[in-house]
Amino acid sequence: MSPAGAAQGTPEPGLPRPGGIPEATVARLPVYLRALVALADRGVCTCSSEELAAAAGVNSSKLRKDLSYLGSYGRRGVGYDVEYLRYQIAREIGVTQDLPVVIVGIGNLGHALANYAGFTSRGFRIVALLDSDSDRLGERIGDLPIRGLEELEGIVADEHVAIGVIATPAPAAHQVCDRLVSAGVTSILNFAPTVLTVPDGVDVRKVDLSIELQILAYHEQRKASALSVDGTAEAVTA
Amino acid sequence: MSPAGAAQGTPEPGLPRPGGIPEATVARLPVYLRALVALADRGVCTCSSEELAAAAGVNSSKLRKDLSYLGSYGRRGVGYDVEYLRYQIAREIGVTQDLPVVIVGIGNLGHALANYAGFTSRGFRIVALLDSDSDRLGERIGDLPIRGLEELEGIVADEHVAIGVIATPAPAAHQVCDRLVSAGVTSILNFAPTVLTVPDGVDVRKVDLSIELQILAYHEQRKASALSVDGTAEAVTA
DNA sequence: CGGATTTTGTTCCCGCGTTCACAAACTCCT
DNA sequence: AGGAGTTTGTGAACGCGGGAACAAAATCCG
Repeated sequence: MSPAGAAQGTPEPGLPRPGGIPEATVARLPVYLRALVALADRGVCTCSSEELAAAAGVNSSKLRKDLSYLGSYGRRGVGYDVEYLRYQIAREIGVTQDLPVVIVGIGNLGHALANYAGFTSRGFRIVALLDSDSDRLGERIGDLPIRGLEELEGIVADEHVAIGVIATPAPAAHQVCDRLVSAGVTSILNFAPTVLTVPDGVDVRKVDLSIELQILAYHEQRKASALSVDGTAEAVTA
Repeated sequence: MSPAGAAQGTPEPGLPRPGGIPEATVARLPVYLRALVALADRGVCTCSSEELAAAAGVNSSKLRKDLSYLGSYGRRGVGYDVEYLRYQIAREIGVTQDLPVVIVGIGNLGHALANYAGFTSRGFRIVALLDSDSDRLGERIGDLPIRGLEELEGIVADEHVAIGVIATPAPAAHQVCDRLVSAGVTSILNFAPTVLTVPDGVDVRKVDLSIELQILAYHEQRKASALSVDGTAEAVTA
């Protein structure tokens, strides 16, 4: 069904898209998008669900079901047009035009984020780097200067910033978060090891390096003890 | 079967620990651990599941169920002993003594990771920083020198490194991954935007900054269109 | 000492996500 | 044109995780 055209006054019960895509699927769409870009760069024009699934590291059944939430963009017996599907996914995610982003906290990590090409090349535009340390004020990273935290509200309003990245130390994180939210930011990517509480309507995603390592450590310990306690291949559910 | 105790031929479904903890629970244990450390630092000796759950950002029912997989470490009517529970979780995760870690790829991100206090203070010890760029060789970050990639195998063997962190550009990631695995590393934390294929028995966790942003972008777009199309507060499932 | 109160540990139920399996649709070859 | 071979899209079964509700245990107080 063409999303732009039909008058959506009728909430068809058969419609697979009441306006939302399952969260698990949303989390995989960017992976598919990246795989498609890689295929396109290699000059591939068409691919089957099997090929794309392999490139994305998922099984083909899941891939097809995920794509089916977007619509029917494949041709049976043929596969998917790489460029076409790439555009459709980009449109669905909403990264067809660059979204403005601010980064708060330009320590080691913030510095790395500011330089990270993946941001700018994948649908985002960093509009400001903010830090409370007045010593760093004016220092440039790429072509952006580090600006003072007091400019936060003005920048968010002027540039219509909807996404904020928090890369501050933990103690400052929640205060920064509150200011971002008050200023109008409705999506936050949090690198600080803190639980952020936000109002309804604001999305927070957390990236925590030491938590990831600890999860690995747990599995590492399991592997080690399974080996040392029992020589035989104990049934270790992968 | 279990040789100790009564000949219990029946694999009791009531037994909560056949040797494994649900993956979702494992992913939350580090969060509880951090919350407990924070409580201990504030001098709190005892806490209820409600308090700890609030500090960790989960609901108390989930917390209690998670903890029940580890054993019965609480006292009904009282709560949990902060120090005791902290130790039990740390032991379960396997971070009571420091695990050796190598970081490969000392660009902006690798640099940030090398400086990140959360690694060293939370059960890990960075034993080496590796980079293929010979220009950076010998440069020191903290008290560690950057060493050449050719030392990878030797370091992994000598230091019994089980966990590797990949912070290289995408094209180099899989090659580095293969070398780490061949050298004996069985857990990998991957920051490169690449799908890594590894043998059974090796765990990979992926942290992808642009994917996180794209997930936020999707929800951002949904919020925006929900507002512009419909002025009333449409039921947006958070 | 016994009842009221607090808080844990567990059970039950529901919904989401994954996977299998298959019909429908399309191409290609004879 | 028709049949064989591909490949998508989807319906149904299944298992896992989340949340509410409850019983068991421990403390507190009269």
